Amino acid sequence: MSAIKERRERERAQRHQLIITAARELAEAEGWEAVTTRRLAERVEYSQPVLYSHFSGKDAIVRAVSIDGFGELAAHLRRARLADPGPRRALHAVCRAYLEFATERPALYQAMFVMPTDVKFAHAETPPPLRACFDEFVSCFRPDNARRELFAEVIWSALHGIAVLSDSGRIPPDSQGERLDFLIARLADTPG
Amino acid sequence: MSAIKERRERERAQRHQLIITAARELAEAEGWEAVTTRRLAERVEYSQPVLYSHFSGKDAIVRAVSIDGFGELAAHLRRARLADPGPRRALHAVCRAYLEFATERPALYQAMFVMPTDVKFAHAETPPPLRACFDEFVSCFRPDNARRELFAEVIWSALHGIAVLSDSGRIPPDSQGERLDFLIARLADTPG
DNA sequence: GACGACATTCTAGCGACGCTAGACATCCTG
DNA sequence: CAGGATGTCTAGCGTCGCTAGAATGTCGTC
Repeated sequence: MSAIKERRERERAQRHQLIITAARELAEAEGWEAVTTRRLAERVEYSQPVLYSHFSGKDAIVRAVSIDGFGELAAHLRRARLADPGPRRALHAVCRAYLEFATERPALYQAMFVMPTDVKFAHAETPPPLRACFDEFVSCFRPDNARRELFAEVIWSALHGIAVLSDSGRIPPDSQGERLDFLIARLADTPG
Repeated sequence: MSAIKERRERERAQRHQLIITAARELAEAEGWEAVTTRRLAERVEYSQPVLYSHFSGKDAIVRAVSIDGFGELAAHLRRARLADPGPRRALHAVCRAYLEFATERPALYQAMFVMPTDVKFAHAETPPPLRACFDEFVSCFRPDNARRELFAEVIWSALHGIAVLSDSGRIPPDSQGERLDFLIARLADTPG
């Protein structure tokens, strides 16, 4: 009786995640404009209305994908930071990892940082993985740096600008390394 | 005979511009998602197919709006740069003017720098107004600075990141001034 | 095992989108 | 004034996100 319900709920949760990963794979393979509710439904082998029993609409699916992405990005940044100790080197590593993430998963990155969203950033209801991403940048600055949050915001913004302008072909994708080196050299908090 | 043709062409050019400004006004009033070919046609008081006799499609209309925008932005930046002489102050003024433009005309800014485009940036076929925008940043650095183009790219990217993240609510819109000050302090080429 | 009650899933369709074919009107030319 | 080019419009195609209501399947109770 209750075991059956449990199985049902388990299956439902699996299907929930299936939809999210299918959306993400489709987006990464053909871009978000190819992610239509029809194609997505076909891909998960259910009809369209099933999607709406899991998510309030297409936006909610994108949002779910993006939150998955925040978790992965946070882990990716953290790994980079811990692998390269020392404040200056850590910052460089984290920034490089960030751009790497953006260029290797452009569709996921778009869902997270470009597409319209109502996810709250820098707010009490901010999803923890998102906060964790930001904190990786903050942690690259000295704890006694009173403006490290501001520094992190600016660094993050600059990286985002670089990522998004090169992804849309507005700045040439080569010399990405040069741009990053210059940015770090100027923005790290350990002068010299 | 030819006078008639001239009048026709004149009227046609007027209507061409009318479409562009109508699209822009509609976008600035209600966002680009409200700019549909039907609403745009209604607004210019012609039927939909007329739009397609002027532009190859909706993308081309957005592109035309964005090119108008590049001209305005170039003039805006130039004015700021010339009003505030001295390399360091000029850079500050240009950057402030850039962010001002982005926040005051968010829809226009989106057409220029966010929406998918096939306008060539940093290329032989780059529209002159666009090149002029970029040159305003370059001109803020000393001519003997061999890497001033790189500097300009990075500064522009950083500003773009700030503009777009604050427009989409991903960083709080206040303390925009602080962020800018910090950025300039670190990225200007006259150290100290 | 048969049967209502309930939940789940699907078929079919709504209104709006970008875009276009073909009918219609209008104007210049001979 | 006729005929052809030019310009404009009506109507419609295929697709989109989304949903109402039918159909299907599953469950606890007799």
